[in-house]
Parts: sequence; C-alpha cells; structure tokens
Amino acid sequence: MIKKKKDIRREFIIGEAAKLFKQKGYGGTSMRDLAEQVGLDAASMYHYIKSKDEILQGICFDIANTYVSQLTEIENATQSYSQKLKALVRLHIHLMTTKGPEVSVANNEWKSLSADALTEFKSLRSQYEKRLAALIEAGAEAGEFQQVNTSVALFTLLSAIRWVELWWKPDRGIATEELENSILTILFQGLERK
Amino acid sequence: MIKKKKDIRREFIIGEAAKLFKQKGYGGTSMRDLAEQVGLDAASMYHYIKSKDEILQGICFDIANTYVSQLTEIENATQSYSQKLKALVRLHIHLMTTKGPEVSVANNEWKSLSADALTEFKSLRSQYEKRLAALIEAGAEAGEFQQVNTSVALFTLLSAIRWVELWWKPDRGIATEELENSILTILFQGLERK
DNA sequence: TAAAAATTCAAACGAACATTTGATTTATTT
DNA sequence: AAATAAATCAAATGTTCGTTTGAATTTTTA
Repeated sequence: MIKKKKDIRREFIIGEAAKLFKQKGYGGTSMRDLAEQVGLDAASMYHYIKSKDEILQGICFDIANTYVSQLTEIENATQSYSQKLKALVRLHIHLMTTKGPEVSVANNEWKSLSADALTEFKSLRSQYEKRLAALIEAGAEAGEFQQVNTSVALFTLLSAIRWVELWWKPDRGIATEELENSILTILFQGLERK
Repeated sequence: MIKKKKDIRREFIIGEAAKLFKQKGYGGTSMRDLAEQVGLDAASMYHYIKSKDEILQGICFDIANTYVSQLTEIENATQSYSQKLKALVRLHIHLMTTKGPEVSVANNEWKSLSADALTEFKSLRSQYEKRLAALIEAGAEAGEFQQVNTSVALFTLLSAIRWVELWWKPDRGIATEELENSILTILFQGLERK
C-alpha cells in the first residue's frame, strides 16, 4: 500500500483549501467553510490535518520547493542566458496553468503564515530571487540583455506573468503554448514594433 | 473653514488604515489594531468613520476614480497610441510611488468589499480594462504594436508594474524617473538585446 | 462663565472564529 | 462474531471580532 486512504483524503482537503483560499483569502475562509466544501463536519477535518496554518504551510512550501528545483535544473543546463530566462518564464506560466489555486495562494496569502514559517518562506523567496538576479546579471554581462537595472528586470519579469494565475482557465480559448509565446514576445522583443 | 478638523482626522484614520491593510491585509487588521495606530480607543474611531467596510470602500474607489480620470485625459490627448500607452504606464507607476498603500489595498484587498461595493468596483475595473484594451487594439491596427493577443498585452502591461507598489521606497536609491524608464524599456523595446 | 457641542472611552453586545473533548458510529482485523 | 482501530460529529472552550451604548470629559460657543 503506497498511499494510505487517509493521505488521499488529506491531500483532497488541502486542494479544496487552496481553491477557497484563492477565492476568499486565508482570513476570509473559515474551517467551517472548508469543512462544508469537503463534505465533513469541521471537527472531523482535524482527523486529517493538524491546523489551518499547517494547510497554508503545505501549500506555500510545496510551490516554493517546486520553483526552487526548477531553477536548479535550469541553472545546470547548457544554454544561453536568454534561453535560460525564457525557459524559466515558461515554467512559471506553466505552473500557473496547472496548479492555479496553489500558486495563487503561495503568491498572495503567504503573509498569513505563522511567524516561523513566514521567516522561512521569505528566506526561500529571497534566495530564489538572488539566484534569478544572478542569471540576469550574467546575461547582461554577456551582452544578451539590455542595460537595465537588474532588480527592475527581475521583478518586472516575475510580476508580468502574475495575472495568468487569475485569468487563465482551460476554457478561455487560448492555448498555453500561445499564451507563453505572446508573453515571451512582449517581455523579450517588446510590445512596440520596430 | 474649508476643511473641518473632523474631516482631517477622518482622512488620517483612512490613511493609517491603508498602511495597515497593505501590511496585514483587510481581514488581518482589526479595528483595535487601527485604533492603536491612530492613538485612539476603538470606540472613539466610530466618531469619525461609519464602519470598517466604509474605510475600505473609501480607499478602493478613490484609487479607481483616479485611474479612470487619468485614462480619460490620455484618451483625449493627441499623441500616437504608443505614446499614450507609455504615458499611462508612467501614470500607473507614479501613482504607486505616491500613493503606495492605497494602490496596494485597491489592488489586493478589493475582494473584501461588501457585496454592493464589490459589484460596482468590478464593474469600474472592467470598464477601465475595456477602454485600455481599445487603446491597444487601435495601436495594433495602426501598426505601432506587435501582433499579440490584446488581452495578453493588456494584462501583461498592467501586471508587469504591480511589483513597484511592494518594492519601491523613497530610500531605495532609484529615482522614479529611472524606474519608469527601465520598465518602459523592457515592456516596449524588450529585455533582449537586438 | 454658563450652556452647548464635540470628543473620548469603559464596558458590554452578540456573532464568528479555530480548536478540543469525549462519546458514538463505522470499518477493519483476528 | 468479537475485538480493535478508524472516522465522524455534537457540544463546548476560550478568544477575538466589529460595533453600540451611555456616561464622562474636553472644547467651543454664546
């Protein structure tokens, strides 16, 4: 028996929690709301999870770890910096279209983490940003990028794709491939026609 | 007497509320937190404001109206579409550096508006986006922009600058002028060097 | 300076919250 | 079928929330 029924239930609860947290925020979602969503009494959920905060931690750190391991892979690949950066942006977009609610929560609700978790989460994010900034810096020195402030470039890239998590739906009539290509065109070639 | 002392106090309370809402979220900020911040007992604040929700409404609609009137001005100006779009992006950035907390709240906490206000706010935002999309569409038809999906271009532009509201501080060592120029370079010329 | 108005807060309200307890029901194992 | 374990929930705990009340204090007005 690889996965226990209890674990499956637990993961289901966390998944439903991600949807609700995205929809109404962490503070705006009560354990009773969540219980109703999963079809249990609030008290019963505590058979599967330890606390509301533990759920949020699960979501946030799962996403954070995914981002970090993806970045590591890209760092170790042999490509131009431009290709690396584009690949990373693609991965960000892809994660949003496949794990929308979780990414949304990790991006917007991490402030509600308990003190300890909050510290660690911020540290993880800060490390991630530093490594990404190094990639941009190296690319700029290699002459592949425009000469703009590294922080500005870093945050503009990361921020530019954040809307996808709110907007994209499978039935929106735009394939993820086209979505990625359009965004990459704007960010790397510019919106203005030359 | 143009402005009553009571109004000034009221505006001070709302301003402090914006800072706290940005910092801890609307749901995460209690009226007792806010009272402490402004140096009053929670009960005393109700002499100046009607409810917590009214504060949030004040902040959100003030910002929304600012955006709308700025867009109207730009629509009526005689410039190329590219210049219009750039001017609008500059105004967005500028508003974030001058009214950071309020913009942050209008962008992130509007979900907590009461049902009626929520409906109106969403409607305002939707109208704004439609008018902005029309600008992009027209510019694309005039051959000024790359041929990318209009919605993608719209949201990518609006989203790309959202980080400024979280990151920018007067003491960050980057002038708003340089900030605006760097962002405009990336968005309109592209990060990649040609 | 006396009357009126504006401002403050101590105390309390009912509602909603996350979580615990302890008992009961259901499923699994022997 | 008996014994054991897993799953469920009714009820209650203590806390925090937004807001109201009513009385006290301070400021302004006459």
